[in-house]
Amino acid sequence: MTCKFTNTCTIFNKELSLFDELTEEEQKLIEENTVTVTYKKGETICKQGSFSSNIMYIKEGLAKVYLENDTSNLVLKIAPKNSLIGMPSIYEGNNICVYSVATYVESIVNLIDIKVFQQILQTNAKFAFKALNITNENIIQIYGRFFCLSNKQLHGRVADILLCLKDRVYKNHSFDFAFSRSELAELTNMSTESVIRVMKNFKDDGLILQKDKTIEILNSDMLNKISSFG
Amino acid sequence: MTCKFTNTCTIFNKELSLFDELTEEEQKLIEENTVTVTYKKGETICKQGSFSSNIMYIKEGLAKVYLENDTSNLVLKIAPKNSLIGMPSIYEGNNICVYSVATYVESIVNLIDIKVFQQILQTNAKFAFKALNITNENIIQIYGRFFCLSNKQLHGRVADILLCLKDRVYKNHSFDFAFSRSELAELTNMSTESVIRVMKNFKDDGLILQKDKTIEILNSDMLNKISSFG
DNA sequence: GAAAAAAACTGATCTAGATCATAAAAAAAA
DNA sequence: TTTTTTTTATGATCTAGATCAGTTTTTTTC
Repeated sequence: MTCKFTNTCTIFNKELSLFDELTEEEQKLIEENTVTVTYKKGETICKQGSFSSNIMYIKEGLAKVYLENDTSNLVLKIAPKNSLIGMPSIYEGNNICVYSVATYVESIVNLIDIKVFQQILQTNAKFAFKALNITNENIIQIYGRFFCLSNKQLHGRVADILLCLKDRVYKNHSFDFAFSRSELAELTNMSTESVIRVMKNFKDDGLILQKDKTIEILNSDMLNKISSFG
Repeated sequence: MTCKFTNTCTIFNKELSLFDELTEEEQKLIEENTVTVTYKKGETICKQGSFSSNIMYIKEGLAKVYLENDTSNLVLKIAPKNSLIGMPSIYEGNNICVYSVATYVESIVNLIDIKVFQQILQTNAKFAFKALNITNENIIQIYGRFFCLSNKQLHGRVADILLCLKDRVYKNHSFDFAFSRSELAELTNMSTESVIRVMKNFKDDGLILQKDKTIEILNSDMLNKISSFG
């Protein structure tokens, strides 16, 4: 099957111009109610079900946004630097985190007080409109990921994520791979063994090259074909 | 597996108070730029990839919101009356429908000019905030559906949709069933044959009763268990 | 450095659910 | 009413991918 518009990758590379809409006063208010925290690799920034007190802005690093239950996780998206996370928690009557967020690598995160953020949303229409725009783009990305994860087969899903990392996260055909095979499995919603097998296939077919923790994408065209074929 | 907060059903029964935030003037502007259209069963209200010119409000009836490609559809949500559809198309630089919408039954739909809608979003902060709230609730519902469709097994998924129809669409333990087995299959992301088998099981086990097109839910408790067990 | 633990790998087996094929029942058309 | 088409039903087969079990390699710890 072909996924014309869609991809398991949910990263949309656009400058985050949301905060440009703020007045000087509002900007100051936000600044006064923001703290910057450095998280180590694997740390939880936000736990599903806990009180949601911040909007999170990934200044540096890489994180995953995911749903959990007793037995398994579903990664909704990976969040590279410049991502804004936590907006979906903002709706009437809600004050808890709707998902968990954890870092893949050491990350610097701005934590913005959610009350202040909400207050500005309610008074600055341009800001609220931009926020709605961002949320809408986000929803579409999730739709695409949903579609692909429920339609594509294993090889397509792994090809997808490799291209995503190359094109949108690291923006280089060779990159320092932050994911273990089991993290990759979680990300593609497949078993670790299957990830290993598919990656092995890709290596044997000369599509990728792995040296220690560095992965090089040798044949994007073929990966693209595999991704879009399913 | 248990889906504590989540469900394949994406209907959130809350009064749509979005338009209460409008000034009289704005309300008039919306009214002047709204047309009401009646769609027959199975008609397409909005086609993925076409120009998105309206926000759709389901006044009466039942519709599905779905992604399509050459081979298969993914139903994102079912939209009963009082649903507002089409917001995700609103983001910078976009003017096409991100999904398709089609009716399950004859439906009356208000088509609101998207330009006017956007214009008000950009000037009325309360309105934009409410719209963001609605979008956020919607995104969470989709997350839940995503999680459940990728985790629950067949019986759980069918139990889910039956409870959803009972509790949130028809609000009655007995209702006139608008779905064929193959529509149900599309809705639960499974094959028609599997739906038939599962429905047969439920009938044989006395959980439901089907007489012509009317379905009666006889044992909600058990269906709930099946739904949450997976 | 050696020992322990974690991650990567590989083959064998298993299974949920799709697909296929064919029949029966129901609905629509003539 | 009869014929045609659509929907429902049911058993047989097939398969993608998970699970299991074991080995090798890499990383971490001591």
